[in-house]
Amino acid sequence: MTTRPVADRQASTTMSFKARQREARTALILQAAHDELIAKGYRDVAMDEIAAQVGISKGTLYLHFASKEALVVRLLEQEIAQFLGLIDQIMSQEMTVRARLERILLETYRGIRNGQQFLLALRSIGGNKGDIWDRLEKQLPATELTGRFTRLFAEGKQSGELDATIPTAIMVALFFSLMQMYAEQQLTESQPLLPEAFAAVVNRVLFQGLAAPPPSAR
Amino acid sequence: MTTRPVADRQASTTMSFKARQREARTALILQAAHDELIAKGYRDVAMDEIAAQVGISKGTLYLHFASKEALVVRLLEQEIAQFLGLIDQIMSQEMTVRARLERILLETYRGIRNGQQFLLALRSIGGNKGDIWDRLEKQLPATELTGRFTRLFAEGKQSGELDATIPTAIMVALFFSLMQMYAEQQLTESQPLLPEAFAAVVNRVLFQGLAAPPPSAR
Amino acid sequence: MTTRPVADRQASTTMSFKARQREARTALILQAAHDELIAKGYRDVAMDEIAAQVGISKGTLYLHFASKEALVVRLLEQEIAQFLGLIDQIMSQEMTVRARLERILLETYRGIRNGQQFLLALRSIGGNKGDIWDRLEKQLPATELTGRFTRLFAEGKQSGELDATIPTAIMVALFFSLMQMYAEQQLTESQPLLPEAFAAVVNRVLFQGLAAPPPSAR
Amino acid sequence: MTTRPVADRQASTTMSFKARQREARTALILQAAHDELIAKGYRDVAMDEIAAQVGISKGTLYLHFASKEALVVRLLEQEIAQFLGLIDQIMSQEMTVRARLERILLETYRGIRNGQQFLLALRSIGGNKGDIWDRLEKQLPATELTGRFTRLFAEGKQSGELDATIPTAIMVALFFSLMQMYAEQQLTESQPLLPEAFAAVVNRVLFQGLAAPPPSAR
DNA sequence: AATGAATGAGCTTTCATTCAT
DNA sequence: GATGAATGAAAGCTCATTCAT
Repeated sequence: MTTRPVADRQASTTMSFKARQREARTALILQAAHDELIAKGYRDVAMDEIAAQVGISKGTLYLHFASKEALVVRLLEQEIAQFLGLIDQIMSQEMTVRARLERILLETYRGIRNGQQFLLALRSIGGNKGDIWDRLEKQLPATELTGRFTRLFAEGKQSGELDATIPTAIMVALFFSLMQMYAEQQLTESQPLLPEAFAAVVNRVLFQGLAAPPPSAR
Repeated sequence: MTTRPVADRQASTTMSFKARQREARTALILQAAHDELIAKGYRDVAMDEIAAQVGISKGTLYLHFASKEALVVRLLEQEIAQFLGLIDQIMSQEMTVRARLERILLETYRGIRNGQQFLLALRSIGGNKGDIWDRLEKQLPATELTGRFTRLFAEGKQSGELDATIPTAIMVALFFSLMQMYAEQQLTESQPLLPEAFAAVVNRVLFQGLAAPPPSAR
Repeated sequence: MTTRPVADRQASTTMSFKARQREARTALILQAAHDELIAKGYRDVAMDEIAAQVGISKGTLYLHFASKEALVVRLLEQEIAQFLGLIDQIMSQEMTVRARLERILLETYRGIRNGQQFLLALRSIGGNKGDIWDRLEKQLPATELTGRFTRLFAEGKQSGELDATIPTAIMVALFFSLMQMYAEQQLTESQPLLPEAFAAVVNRVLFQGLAAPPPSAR
Repeated sequence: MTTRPVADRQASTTMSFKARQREARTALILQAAHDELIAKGYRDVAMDEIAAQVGISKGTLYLHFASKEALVVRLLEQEIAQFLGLIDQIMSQEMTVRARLERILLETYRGIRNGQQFLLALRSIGGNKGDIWDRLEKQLPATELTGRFTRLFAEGKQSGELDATIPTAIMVALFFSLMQMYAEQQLTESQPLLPEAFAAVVNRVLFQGLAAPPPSAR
């Protein structure tokens, strides 16, 4: 398990000691749930296990989250928010579209490396557990992840950086695919590559393809 | 549910009526299990549901498969075999490496479109359920999916078709990622693209990248 | 499995070929059921197993016996009848009571050795399976096993052979206990004794006890 | 159901109220399981029934015992331990071998009368249910019940109390048989005898046999 | 606030019995 | 007569959730 900070929902100065302590425990629970979830998937993680890992009783979990589902939804909300923060910060920088996309890919890989595998977690939850997705889908449109990338790619086309003949929607889908790729690599490979190395190659292929450069370009 | 043929295990002429009927039902079960599995994942599919969907009783399932796990393993074996058959057939054709890769991608997308989403199925099974993977892993090495692609990409590098500076392992991982991509698209998008259209774009990007061609190339 | 004749319910000459063949199969089923029952007990023997051992289908079993319970009841009836026949034959012989008891013990042990462990089978059936015992208890009084022995022991007391101060009921119970003893021995010991050797010792103890004979008797 | 004390695992003063309450319930479960087991045998006792008899839900059973098998093993361990304690205490007394054997028989009968029918319980478990016996057999050798009796009978032979011409192994088997006898009596007879009366007669027969004493002895 | 005992619905699996062929 | 596919009623076990303490 890797160490990673969990964003406080409130600035700690505005809270009493008790409240802060409570938040801290909530964070611990989310952390434990996260790890177990990645490892086993939604159905195979028991509330007991999460409680045990945090060192509290099962009953106490329910003082922090109304249900297993609520716990997971909160976890995903949090990771989505975190991810969006990252994306927005990069997207608003003054750089070429390509540079920003490359940066996003690299930072995504770094996040995955540090355990913020929210994209992977999504898969691990298992097919539906219907209500979870229902709940999240009501919130995700608000986040408009797809919209942000659509605008970025459109900007790239406009500026002449990107091939305007390729549908934007496919570009977005493809980019999402490449973002997930590293998570898979981490799980599958015994000696996973570092984010930087992986991102370098993927970025190169993304913009220039696998084809060997023509002789004149050498 | 999409229509798709299920490979008979025996030529139908060599079997009695009863036997053929039995095989037909086995196929129906596999089909139903497949659909439910994709939709909900291993843990969230109850044997009851599969039985109900086929229109038989729960007990009858166990006349065809010794356990839930056996049912799923059989399903995966079948889909893996199907997929490998496709891959091998294409790989052995007399074409450039690039042409073969493009073909594989196209046919994979077609398969996905027809419901042979084995790659997706793999994910849908859910985190661990250890034994399934243990059983399959004893068989998968024999199939050596990765090995085949590694050799194909190596051949491409040797022939000068592919960029020799890109590590083969990453090429393989990237290609797998793109194969899965379409499955995701099918699940996510309300108006999914046709395999041909999707493959055309992905292949283009894969070999030339997203970057707009240089002015001289216009 | 040991070979042993099964008493035909009808003289074979009075039956058609078909009928005789049917009886033969019934006997085979009883035999198989007997063996399995001894080995595993009532609840752990599946109708499938019995059918498989006879080499017929499960459905066919039900052409011979209305239910699993009926099968077992019949088996027990048969073994009880067999056992009673043996007892009666010995009891009616012109011998001292002691000689007859010794003979019964010996022949019981021989029967156990040959697999007619009905007494043991009784236990193996498992506590109740209620209806079985209910059914048998309606028939056993008619057989009056206890009554026969009670009369025999009483005769022994009268004739001065047996100690009249010992209650007959306890003598009977004790004798039953010793009859079962050999069955236990067969199951427990890795190198079980032969019926003759075992009977010799048990008979000796039964009538003279374990105490060393007084010096004058040596 | 008969009243009988269940050995506390811990002195009650060393436990909190909760813990004691828990132990009490565990004891209740064991008690109920014991009774059902004797009455119906292992396979015919459902966890539901035990739970119902205790007045708790099925799930609660599993808070006390990991499985049905574990419950039964525990029950047997407990009764074996109890029985062995009794045996050892008597065997170490300064008495003739005969007196000690008589005492053991009497106390065994008393135990049976009070419901500690472990020997009977053993039989009632039913044919195999392999694992239970496997587990216990790993522990029983340590208890070495047979060994203890073998030594005691050998001592009796040496001292001249017992007939040295009778094989010790058979003496032991016979003695076990007589120990079980009373349990059977309790189950079978409508008006079972008291342990003392029964033991008196059995002991008499065991050492002097059924034969009427010779005239000179009168 | 925290606990953990208790619950009960739900899951996989088995098997005696039935019945169309 | 014989078959074996089909059934459905349990059984053992798990786990999210509740609640008295």
